[in-house]
Amino acid sequence: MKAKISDVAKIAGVSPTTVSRVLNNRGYISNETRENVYKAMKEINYFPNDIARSLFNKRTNLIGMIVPQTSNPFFGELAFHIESICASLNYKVLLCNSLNRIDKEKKYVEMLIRNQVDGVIAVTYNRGIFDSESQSLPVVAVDHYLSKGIPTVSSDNYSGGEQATELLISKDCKHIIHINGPLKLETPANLRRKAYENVMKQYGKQPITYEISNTFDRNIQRETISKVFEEHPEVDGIFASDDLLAALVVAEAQKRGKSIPKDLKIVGYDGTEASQTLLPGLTTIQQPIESIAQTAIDILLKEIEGEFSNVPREICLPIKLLEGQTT
Amino acid sequence: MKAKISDVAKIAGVSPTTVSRVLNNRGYISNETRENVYKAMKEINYFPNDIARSLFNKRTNLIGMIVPQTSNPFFGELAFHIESICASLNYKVLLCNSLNRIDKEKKYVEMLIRNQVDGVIAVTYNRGIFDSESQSLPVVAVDHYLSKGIPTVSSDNYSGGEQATELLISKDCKHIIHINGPLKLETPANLRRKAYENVMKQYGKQPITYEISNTFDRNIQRETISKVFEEHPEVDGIFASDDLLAALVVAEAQKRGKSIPKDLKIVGYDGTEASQTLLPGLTTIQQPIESIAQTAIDILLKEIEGEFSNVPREICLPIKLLEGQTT
DNA sequence: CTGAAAGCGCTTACAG
DNA sequence: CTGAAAGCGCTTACAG
Repeated sequence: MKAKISDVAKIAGVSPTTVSRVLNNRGYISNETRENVYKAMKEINYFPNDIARSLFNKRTNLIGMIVPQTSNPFFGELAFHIESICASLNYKVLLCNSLNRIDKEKKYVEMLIRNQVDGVIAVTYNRGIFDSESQSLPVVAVDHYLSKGIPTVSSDNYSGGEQATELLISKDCKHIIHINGPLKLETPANLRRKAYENVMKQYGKQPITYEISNTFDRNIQRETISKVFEEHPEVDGIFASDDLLAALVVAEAQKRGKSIPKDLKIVGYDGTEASQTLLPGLTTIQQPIESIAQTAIDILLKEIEGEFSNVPREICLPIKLLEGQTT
Repeated sequence: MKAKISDVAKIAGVSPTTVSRVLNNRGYISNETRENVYKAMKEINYFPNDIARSLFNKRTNLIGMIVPQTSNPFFGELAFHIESICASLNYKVLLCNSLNRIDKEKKYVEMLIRNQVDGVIAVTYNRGIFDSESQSLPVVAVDHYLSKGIPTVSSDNYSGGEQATELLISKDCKHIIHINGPLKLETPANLRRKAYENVMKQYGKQPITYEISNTFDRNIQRETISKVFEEHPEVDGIFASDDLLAALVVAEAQKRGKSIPKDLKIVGYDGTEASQTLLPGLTTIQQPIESIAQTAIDILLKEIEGEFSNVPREICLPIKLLEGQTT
């Protein structure tokens, strides 16, 4: 039913080989033949079967993209840029929403391997999802260090943490608290925390970090934030490790009758389009999401082309402080 | 280098046929053989090549998903649900960000056809991107009517528009203006507008709709909103056709010293997780995004299974008014 | 219960 | 400049 190369060949009065050569612009072909073939393809609405091509070429031009969830504006924006850039380079993207769950991630990796993806871009905390069976699979980690063999692209989280904390200090906050996600590993969010703690110490202040174990349950996040205010009524500055968290802090502060920025100053992290549109007043550290996407793809393509030696192990892109009305 | 079925066969001391049968649980196989085969697969880390399988089966378990852009929280959330549900049903999702551009959409459709996707879920205004060559391709449209042959899933945009407008009227707004995206076609956003206009007339009021031609350029949107205030200083109620637009209205109103909700009441549309977190005070019409995703997939799978007759042509899911502090 | 053969739609040496 | 043959990794009748 679907037209195939042999159908085209029959109509054009040539062999499948010739049709294939026209398709791939390979070898010498008389103009007449070429035109006949094109005409035949038009006539029966022929489109090459990329599955069959991939099987032969051992190249799918498919990239797997593992993110926690695209409904989070940061990942949604990252996914948008990654896919757009890939499309412009003739790569296709298989989307995988892992919710940061290691079981899902492992299944996704296996799925991607079975589908012969040329490479994977992964945003995950979890180590060990790329192991023995995926040794030869080109991988780039975004925002998280995974293992020695896997290049990492992230923004300058340490500097971001520094700038956020220093801003609060320069605005005369006396009691600055940091709220962060799960702090298990040497993730970038952890660098933000380290920077916060170092700067605080540098200024002779006691760092206080609250950890939110579950990134996906808003209620748990709200409870933790509420606890911050209960346990530290003196708090007058909060550095939240992402904008959504910062928004929850804003909401809780308002509920408690705190005036922002007078009583409480808040700095977020990420600076996505969505958060800058929906909460434009938020002071935040903006990540260069498009550059992260571009860089991750550049590196992945190098890996795919086998240029291991030229692949940098770690790339750190500059962030930008966006001052709004919450500081 | 990658293990293939014949490698497994050699190690297990059986034929490729037998390995395939073990893999697919097809036909009778002695337990001993089965275990030998499994052992061999483990030993050389064998994973079936789904590309080769697809070629034979003429079934890829691939779904194409065309959305304007996942950085927009509505589409990011929709993409998340669609992909998650697909994954649970053993379908994979090729992500396509079209920016609503018909040229990109046509290219994506061709790409999806070449990649032999089993079906497509599309969110697009543009008619005619599925034409002759894609006749037999199962498609579901989300949020936009595309053509007679293509089932459409959307939420009850008319009711949403009604409820939004009626709320503003019930809160005593005298001069209610509607701001909408491009109004070219019978898109759902257009139903929101129609509902607004009908309700206004019903109450003996003059409907005024501003159209924003470009959905992606925040500055154009800001300019239009600014014009609304310039041209209608009396405005005391605004129904914006999505939450991001509503957020821009909030910002502009604040800039102009209008107090919300006292001087101006605002209702948005979508009610995504992101907008409800970042701008929790916004009154909005919430779309049942997960149900939309689930329903679209249900219908698509029916189409794929060839159950054309059982496929409803149009499904309309209930929306929900979320009252916040902007009304 | 198991295997040899043919074929899914394509491409690339090889030969002419 | 063009075609017949073999093969990418798999699966399924068919035969035993």
